Amino acid sequence: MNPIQHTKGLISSKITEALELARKEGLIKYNSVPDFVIEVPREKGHGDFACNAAMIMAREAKMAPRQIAEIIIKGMDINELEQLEKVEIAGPGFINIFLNNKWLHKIPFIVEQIGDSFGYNEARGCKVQVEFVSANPTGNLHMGNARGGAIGDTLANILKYAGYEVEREFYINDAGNQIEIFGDSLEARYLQLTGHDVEFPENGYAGQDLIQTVKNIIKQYGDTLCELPKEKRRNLIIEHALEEKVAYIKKTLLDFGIEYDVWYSEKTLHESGVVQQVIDTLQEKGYIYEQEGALWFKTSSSEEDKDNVVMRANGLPTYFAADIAYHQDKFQRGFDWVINVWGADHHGHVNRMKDAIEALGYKRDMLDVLLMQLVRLYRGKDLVRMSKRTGTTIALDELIEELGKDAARFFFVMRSPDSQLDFDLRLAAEQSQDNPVYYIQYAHARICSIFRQAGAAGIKMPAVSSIDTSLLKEPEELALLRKIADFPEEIRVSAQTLAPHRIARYVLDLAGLFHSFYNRHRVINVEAELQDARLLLMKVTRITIKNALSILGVSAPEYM
RNA sequence: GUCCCUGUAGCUCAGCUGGAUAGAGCAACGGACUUCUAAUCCGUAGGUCGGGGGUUCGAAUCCCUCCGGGGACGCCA
Repeated sequence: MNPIQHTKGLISSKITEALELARKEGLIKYNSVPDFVIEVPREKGHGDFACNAAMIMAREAKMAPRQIAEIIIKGMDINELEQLEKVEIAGPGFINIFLNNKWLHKIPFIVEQIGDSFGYNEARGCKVQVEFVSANPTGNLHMGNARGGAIGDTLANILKYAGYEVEREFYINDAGNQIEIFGDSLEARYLQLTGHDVEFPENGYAGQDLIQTVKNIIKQYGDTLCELPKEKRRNLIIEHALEEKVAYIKKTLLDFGIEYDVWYSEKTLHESGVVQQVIDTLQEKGYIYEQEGALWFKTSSSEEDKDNVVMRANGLPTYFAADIAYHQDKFQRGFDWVINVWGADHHGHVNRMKDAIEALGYKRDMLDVLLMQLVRLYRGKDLVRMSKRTGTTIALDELIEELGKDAARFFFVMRSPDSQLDFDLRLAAEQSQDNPVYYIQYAHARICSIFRQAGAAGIKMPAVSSIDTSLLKEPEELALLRKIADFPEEIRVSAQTLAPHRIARYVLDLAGLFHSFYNRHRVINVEAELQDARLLLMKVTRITIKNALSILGVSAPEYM
């Protein structure tokens, strides 16, 4: 149920009908009805909806826009739209449509009836996969992972509400070069901690967390691994460490409110031979050539200016090769749409990835990559380096402990993914009182309090069907209803533009409208029928705030 | 050098699939609690939308160019 889209659709079809009627009567000439827009004007004085059809058609019809608007209005079957108040021509040729409040007064009944499901759009029968975070299991989760987590999970929720069938996936990079380095680092630490004089590899992972991991291994095996053949010892340590790291990632993300449907291992792609197979497939199709001992993938995109290696001269496939196999597998699993949330530093991989899936026979727009700008971490004015090697950065689990899940998630998703996020730890900790998330949660808690007060005073909301919502006439009440009516449309647009921050903004605005209402009007102890109507208004406001917060992964407390 | 993101109020940012008089929060100033939570509300002030061209009936939004900030350009992932 999407009231705004529904109303826009009604108006749009009335205008189209009017135009076709006018052409039949010879009042206007054109080939086809253009793609006009029904939009919500910024200015209240310009009506509830406005249409630009007349201006867009002016050139083709060779008529003044206002004259065309005149014809459209005359031809509109106004009586069929019961909510219609009046239609005006304004400015350069806008058709402004004013509705009476009947449609707004229906909103509470709709919302109350569908409750937790308010916000959902019609099912689309489209399977979409969102892959996000996919952090290397060689270290702790950093702020970039955190932002990716908040954005990816929120986006997945939005898509679900927008009518898609959604799966969340984490790609575990448990193969390749970095695992070799990981192994070298672990082994060196193990030998060092068991009293051997070995050098730590120059490019190894020096993080403290790795030392802890090795200590855990020693707890289990003591120094018995020193006696084993090198290869055996290494594999055992790696296996053990990976298991621990993945468990840590899983737990931390769960604490962050994120639960995946699938954890997908890169290693299995290599072991099952799929990586080799996909290279063979591409070779058969003529996309692969050999040069200097390596196999190269021929790029078809004009935007990609050079080809990329899939098989190194040493016979090992590259990360890119595994990624091609991985994406093929995604589509073979039946996803119609695949979304990856990547850091902006990976933007150079987008086109080659699209080239690859196209070479495999899929459409390049079946893959969308949401690039998010990176997070820079500050303590006051000082930039905190985010390096896994030094291990000095703050990890996601520490952040959650410091700020709480709610504030952290809201903060990471509040801004557009396109904008770089400067995260000042000191400020975030100091400002926790002013954090917008509390403003929203406070609105929810206040509404809950109203119902507690009403309950204590023995006030009960009557059967919803007997409530007269037309008593809600105050500007603050109408503004709230209008905003609530927007919710499903806001979700639809957020999904379409992959813009999770829109929901954060939406619920912030909604909370603001509630606070304005609350300060101006009373719910309890007003005239009985108005009290009922306002109780219902409060109920649906609470439902909408709660649903929006749940999309963001933020809790809706009843007390504060 | 090529490519991506970005530049909007003192600060942090919305708005960018073109629409009418560019918004919010913070900070500043002035107000509002004997009644449902003052973690709130109301008001005032604050702008060459980085500069310059262009397309259009109409540009913060699209195109070109220049300037500033961030990032990517590996047989690393």
